[in-house]
Amino acid sequence: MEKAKRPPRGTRKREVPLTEAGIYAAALRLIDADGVEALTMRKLATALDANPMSLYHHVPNKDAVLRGVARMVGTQFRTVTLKDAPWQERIRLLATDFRTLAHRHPKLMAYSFSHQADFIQPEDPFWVALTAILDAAGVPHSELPLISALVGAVITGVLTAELNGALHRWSSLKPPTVGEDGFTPPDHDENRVFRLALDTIIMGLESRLAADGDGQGAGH
Amino acid sequence: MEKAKRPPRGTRKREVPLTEAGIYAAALRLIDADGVEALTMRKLATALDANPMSLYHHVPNKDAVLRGVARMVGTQFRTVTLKDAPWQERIRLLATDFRTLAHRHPKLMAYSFSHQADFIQPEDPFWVALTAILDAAGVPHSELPLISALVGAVITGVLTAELNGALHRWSSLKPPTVGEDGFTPPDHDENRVFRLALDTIIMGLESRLAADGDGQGAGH
DNA sequence: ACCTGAACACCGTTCAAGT
DNA sequence: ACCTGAACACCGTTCAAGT
Repeated sequence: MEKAKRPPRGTRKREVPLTEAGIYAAALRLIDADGVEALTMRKLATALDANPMSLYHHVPNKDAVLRGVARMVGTQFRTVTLKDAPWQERIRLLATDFRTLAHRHPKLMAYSFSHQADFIQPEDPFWVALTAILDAAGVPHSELPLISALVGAVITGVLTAELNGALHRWSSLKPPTVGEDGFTPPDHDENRVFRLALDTIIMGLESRLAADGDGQGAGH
Repeated sequence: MEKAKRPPRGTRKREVPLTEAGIYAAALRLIDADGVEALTMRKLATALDANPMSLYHHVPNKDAVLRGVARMVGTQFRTVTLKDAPWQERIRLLATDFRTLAHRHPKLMAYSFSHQADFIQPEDPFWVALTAILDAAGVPHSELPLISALVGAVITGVLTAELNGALHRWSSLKPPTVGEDGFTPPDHDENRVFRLALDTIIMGLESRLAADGDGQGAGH
């Protein structure tokens, strides 16, 4: 039987010309649908109704596509700025906004957190907001990069564990014979653990900031 | 020119017979050397001086090899148990022991943290020790899984950021014009950030435990 | 300038056949 | 029971050729 396929490229004009941004956008759609590992230069070309080799005129190779998609998403992140709210609340909002983005593109974000060390750039809204909040919280300038790195690593780390399912597996382990009517409500575990991690790191920072004025600070 | 290669399989007897454990061990060596993405069933067979297809008699497919290697390393982890030290010190020791393991097999661990949600199993020494310590610290039984998940996610998350270089990039950003003689000693950044994250999460847990006796605890 | 077909050097895995 | 060669259906990418 004849396969029903679109006419070979060239007989039908492509709606949009091939561009770098268009390639990234199409790649993101494929990644959202099927995961990073399923992305193929050939499938990507098909999705764009192009010849696989045409992509190489706009993009050097597959790795550049993945980095480009990650950069695109990392740059697009936006968060509202509550200039005069307490820093605890501002950092909570930043983290949940970032988590919302992660839930919108879970496959890409899980990949980026572990494979793209430069996924979050210093000029990105996320990083700018994070350092501004910690600065306003009273973190000494000399420790700002260190503390920002710490908070950033915790947020992306917990998100990674949530996105790949480890957080759910761990938090639902061994519901250890509670009281008498062992009724452990499922609750929305992931939400709880994320909030819990956030609250705990915030409390830790509060303790650290309360013990201020000592010479070396975070040093040891 | 003739390529100098070993005689074709069969003319020379293989030193060790092919076994599942042997396959995992060889795969780990290749991963340590060249990374997970460079591991190939064909290269693995060559390293074992076997025909590529022979592997499939001991292992169902490549994914099973990766899971097997991860399980092997996860199970082999050992830590000393300081039964009567304060929980803060015990958790610090556990984390640094785990970090040592991560440094021994960085490529595999970075991969496992993000791709193998079941890398750390409930029976694994790491998880057993972690829950035991938090239990001894006074975490209520009802919250033990949640808190353990949180601490586990933070530790693996910060390690991931360290292994892929994000931690280093972030913590060495914008050394913000300190004092007058802007002498920011390089220090060993990674060590500092890891210790800092650990200390901060510990302080957060201390705060949480100090505010005990309230009805719902972490849930709020 | 942009596109393309053919080709190269790889993959993981199936399968029928060997011992 | 264990191994193997040939083959299949893919990959990413190069390159010479087309418009």
